[in-house]
Amino acid sequence: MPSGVAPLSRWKEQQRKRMELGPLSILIRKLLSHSLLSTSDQEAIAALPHSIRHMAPGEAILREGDRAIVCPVVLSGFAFRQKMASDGGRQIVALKLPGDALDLQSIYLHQADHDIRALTVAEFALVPLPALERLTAERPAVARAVLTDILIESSIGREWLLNIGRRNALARLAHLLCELHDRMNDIATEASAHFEVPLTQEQLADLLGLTPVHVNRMVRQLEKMGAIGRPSRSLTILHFDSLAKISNFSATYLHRNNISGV
Amino acid sequence: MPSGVAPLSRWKEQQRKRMELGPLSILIRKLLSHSLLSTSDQEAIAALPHSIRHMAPGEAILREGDRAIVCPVVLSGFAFRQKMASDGGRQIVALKLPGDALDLQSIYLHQADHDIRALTVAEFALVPLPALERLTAERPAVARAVLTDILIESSIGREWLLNIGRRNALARLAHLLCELHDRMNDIATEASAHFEVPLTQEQLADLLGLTPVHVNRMVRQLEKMGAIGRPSRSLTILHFDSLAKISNFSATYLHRNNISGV
DNA sequence: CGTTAGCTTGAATGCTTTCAATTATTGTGG
DNA sequence: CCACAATAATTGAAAGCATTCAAGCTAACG
Repeated sequence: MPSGVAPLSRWKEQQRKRMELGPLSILIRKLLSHSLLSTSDQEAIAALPHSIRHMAPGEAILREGDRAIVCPVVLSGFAFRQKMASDGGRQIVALKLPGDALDLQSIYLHQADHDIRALTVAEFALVPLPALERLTAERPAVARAVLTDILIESSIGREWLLNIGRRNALARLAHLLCELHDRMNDIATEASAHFEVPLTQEQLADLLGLTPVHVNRMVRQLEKMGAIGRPSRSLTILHFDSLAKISNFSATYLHRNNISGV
Repeated sequence: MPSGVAPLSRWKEQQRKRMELGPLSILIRKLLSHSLLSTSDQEAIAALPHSIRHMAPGEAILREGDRAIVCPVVLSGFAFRQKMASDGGRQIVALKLPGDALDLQSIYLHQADHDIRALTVAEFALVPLPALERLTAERPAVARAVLTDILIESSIGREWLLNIGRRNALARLAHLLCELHDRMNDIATEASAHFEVPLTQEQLADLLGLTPVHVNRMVRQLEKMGAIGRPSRSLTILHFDSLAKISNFSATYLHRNNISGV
């Protein structure tokens, strides 16, 4: 597995820019990972009005049935979308990492069909939707980048359908960890040999369509194989290749490096 | 269950318009079900250049890895998106009915991450992507309608994740049939007491993350309960309410009548 | 230092799959 | 128009993966 981490010099450069551009720089960075944006476009995004909000694990930023008036952008921590079954069963239908925008769905759809919640302690930038609408209306490249982002989330959703529908529990878990590895790698601010996954086994279960008990057994199994480590209560990805082999992981659905062919 | 079918007079009016506007009128009708479009916008859509293509069941209109140069619109018959697991297992990740556009993903993502195929004998209008891009660039309302369409497909995908991840086989099947009932109802050209579902049990299995054998057992069960009928080899939805009760179906995720609040 | 949330484990149950074989329907060619 | 081939549906029995239930354990937090 290639590390994909930028050389130190490039990283310093990025850091400098991030400082200049403020909190939303992380969103810009994410958009740049799959779309082209001029300096002026980037500055316009950075200049979007926004407020900062801190949230505790499990806290809802948007509830099913609500109509959003802001677009939340994850600055730090993880967030997720969830849907509830009538019997109380929960399904997590998307996972959002720092830099991810929780889309502008609400501009177009009047009722949220799911909850959005903080997974860990998390920090969000809340961008008023009208400001975002104006920006995308004025700047086609930004509109394109945002749409690309939405389409990539859809693509990930399709892969999750395949994962839950067709893979057994061990491969399912391994596949999710591979995806997280790559997505965390993309936003890592420093080179790191392995990544910590801040999900409880119950959350993993709700994500994978399994029970916590069975997730535990699969986690143990991956641990025995040396693919993952478990410092205290946490879970770290140690050996991507093993996980990729178990789940036949292929990252094409993440559409990274989408820029090349524009 | 409300029939949702338009009164005859309104239907005749629609028929007339459809005649005037040509093959793409069905797409316009679909977009109008969730978005507002001026007469001029509608005419512009109808005037999109396109060619007609007929396809046999199972035939691919786009393959994983391909880059599309046209946006296919379903005119008649059903189509679907599928992904393959490495072990040969297939997962159908979306179902497309007449009037559905198979999105403009390819404008923004360079590589298709899944196959698009005809489910039944089907007819497509192929709209060149550049023409579509031009239209959405010039007409914000059209762009909005198309984006809304994409977001609704995403919403359906999330519901499918919940369906496959958290419901048992019987509820899963019942839920799918409810969704199909509503979606077919929306595009029905004439009032009809029940709808025919043109899916084989194998296709249902690939859709629901089950095996054909088990789908058969669930189908049998729904039949015994009187919820569905099976004229010859086909499957018809007889009693929506039973199916809705079994699966606790709620149609909000389909975002019909989205217009009201724009 | 106790409380609590999260993790772990075993045993029994059960839903779904797998395997294997048969029947029904559709379509095709003679 | 009938026979045959091919596709789809059906059924039973056995096996297996995952769930459920129940209890005990461990790390983190106040």
